[in-house]
Amino acid sequence: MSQLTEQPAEGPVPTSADVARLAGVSRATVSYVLNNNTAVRISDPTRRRVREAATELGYVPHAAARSLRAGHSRMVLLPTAHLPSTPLHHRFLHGLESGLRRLDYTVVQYGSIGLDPDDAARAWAELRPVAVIAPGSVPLAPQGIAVLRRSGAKAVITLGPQPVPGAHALITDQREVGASAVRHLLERGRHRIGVVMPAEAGPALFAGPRLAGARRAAAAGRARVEELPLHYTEESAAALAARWSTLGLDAVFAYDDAYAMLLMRALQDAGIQVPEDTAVVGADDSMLGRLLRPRLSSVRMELATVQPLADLVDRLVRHPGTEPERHDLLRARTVHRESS
Amino acid sequence: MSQLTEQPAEGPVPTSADVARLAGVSRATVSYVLNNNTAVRISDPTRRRVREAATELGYVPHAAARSLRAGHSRMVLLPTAHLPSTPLHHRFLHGLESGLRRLDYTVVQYGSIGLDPDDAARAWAELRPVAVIAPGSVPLAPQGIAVLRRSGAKAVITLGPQPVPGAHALITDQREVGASAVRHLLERGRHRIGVVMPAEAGPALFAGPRLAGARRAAAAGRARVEELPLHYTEESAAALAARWSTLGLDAVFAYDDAYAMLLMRALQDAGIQVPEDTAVVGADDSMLGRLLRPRLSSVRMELATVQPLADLVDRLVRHPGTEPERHDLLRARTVHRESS
DNA sequence: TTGAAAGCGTTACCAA
DNA sequence: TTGGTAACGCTTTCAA
Repeated sequence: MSQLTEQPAEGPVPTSADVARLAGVSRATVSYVLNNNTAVRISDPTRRRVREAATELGYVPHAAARSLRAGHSRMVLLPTAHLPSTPLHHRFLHGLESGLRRLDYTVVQYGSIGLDPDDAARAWAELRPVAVIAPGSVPLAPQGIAVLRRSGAKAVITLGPQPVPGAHALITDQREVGASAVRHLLERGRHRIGVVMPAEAGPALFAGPRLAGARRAAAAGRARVEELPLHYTEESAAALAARWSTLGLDAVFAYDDAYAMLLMRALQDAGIQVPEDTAVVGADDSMLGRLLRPRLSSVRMELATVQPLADLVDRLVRHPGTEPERHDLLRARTVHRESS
Repeated sequence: MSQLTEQPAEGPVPTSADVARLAGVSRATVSYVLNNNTAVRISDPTRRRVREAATELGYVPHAAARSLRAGHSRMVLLPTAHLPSTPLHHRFLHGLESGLRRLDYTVVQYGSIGLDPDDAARAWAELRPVAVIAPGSVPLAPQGIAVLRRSGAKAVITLGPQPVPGAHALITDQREVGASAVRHLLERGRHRIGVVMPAEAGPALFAGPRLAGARRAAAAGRARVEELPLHYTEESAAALAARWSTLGLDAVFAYDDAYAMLLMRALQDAGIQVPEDTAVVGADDSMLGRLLRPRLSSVRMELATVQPLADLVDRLVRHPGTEPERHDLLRARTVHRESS
């Protein structure tokens, strides 16, 4: 048929038994050598023979067999929801991942969008991860946590604005973002503050807490806060801008820089002066904001450094059964530019 | 110590033997029932007893044991480089993933940034994936392909602008992006065309091919193309804008919308009129471009629909040893707005 | 210093 | 219709 011969022959996958045969030793010896087992002394010539045999055959150990025998894996599972995310988020994930790799964990992302929460937890559990770090964008109920723990996960950790009962929590408290923006606006003398609420599903997760933080800061400063639902479309922005004067607002916190740009453009097109008539504050402190005119004031966020976090995960894995811990990751401060 | 008792007891993980014991049947029967094995008839009462026992124990099958026994897994490994990517890219990945899930594959992403190419391939091979789909941002050499094939991967597929010898290739031919932009500019009567070359490592992968496509289209239209290295900073953009008049260009293709915005802003700040003095074209057709003034002309890209792609992967897995195939995924056309 | 053998959780073959 | 058993690849204990 289409069984054309290729360079890497369609042969059977080499096992440690093949290596042993070629090196003229037992499988045990192969295991000792390749795992640098110090508890047992192997002669240097033997070591060399084993190594050479392994290389010659292109032997790669079988992770499944290994963890089956060991009774546990070193896989850390990171369910993902594939939301386009910010550079900050990317740096964080990458840092966490390489931190864990340094501790000899295998980090694996498992796309879980559109799965029923229970199915998802079961699917993760089948892989018998030693730890699961679930972002808030992925549904994880106490039910799912129980399944994971029963299947041997030593640590179940959530990552997001909300903790989940029974799991450890790395908290990115988005309320601080909204609060920082509103405090900034209060300092600039604004008291009637709109807060853009993205209608899209992805941002919705963060939008609620940001609004709550904005409300809290506003209450402390005798300011008024008004929710402003907005789709990420020009039409929606234009519609909002058209009724802007009826809202009686002198400032707006626009969820993030992208929504801020969308709204600011619509406001300007509708003849509303920024910042004179209305101050605008975004969030993410992206390059985008610096390129707008007026330059966009924006909430800058910083996440905790990651090596300590990887160490934390490691500690939780080694001491399962500790009370759920909470760790606050997010710091926010507003960078003042021209739009406010 | 810190061994506080928790709700999900620290007990042993339930196995199919436990389910069998509780249901009063053999392990084989459990396997038949839970896998809906049709080759074997099991009485309904037995089925029910087994199912109930499994639920009661919270039994989840052990994927490693299963694939060890089966001699193969259904894992598709997707090495990732964690570049912040476009919504288009996200939609594509998510679609491919759910398409493969529908075909009963387990899709897993493996962050591989900063790994030596050979180490990376070995690490992937340890998981014994049935297929590997490696984006161009992840280094994969013929050496690595051989390791993967030897370890049982039925299909090794690259995804990006360049094919790799020995692997199947899903090609996103970025040359077409540059060519489309330049053809558009030629139609608008421009003949001295700058092409922005991002100095950052991430975009560099796409920048070369886009430039090559631009050159090809320019040659066909007797136009001149000039490379313009640019860092993604305001300073770099300002520096480029400052020497703009000495370049004698009447148009620029700016790699993507973000770089286009950066450059367009710098040009405007330097008093250069867009599009009168210089036409600007971006790429990605993002919301960003529609919000700029003048509105940004941009190359819109479309990727092939994904279910056929998932089917393709499935076919390659079922017919290993077929000649490396190439499939072209990318379509590009330029959307004309005000900046050109 | 090395080897033989058991066992991890599954599934598939063959008997009963 | 159901059960016993062997085997997948690996590590580790015990014996030589």
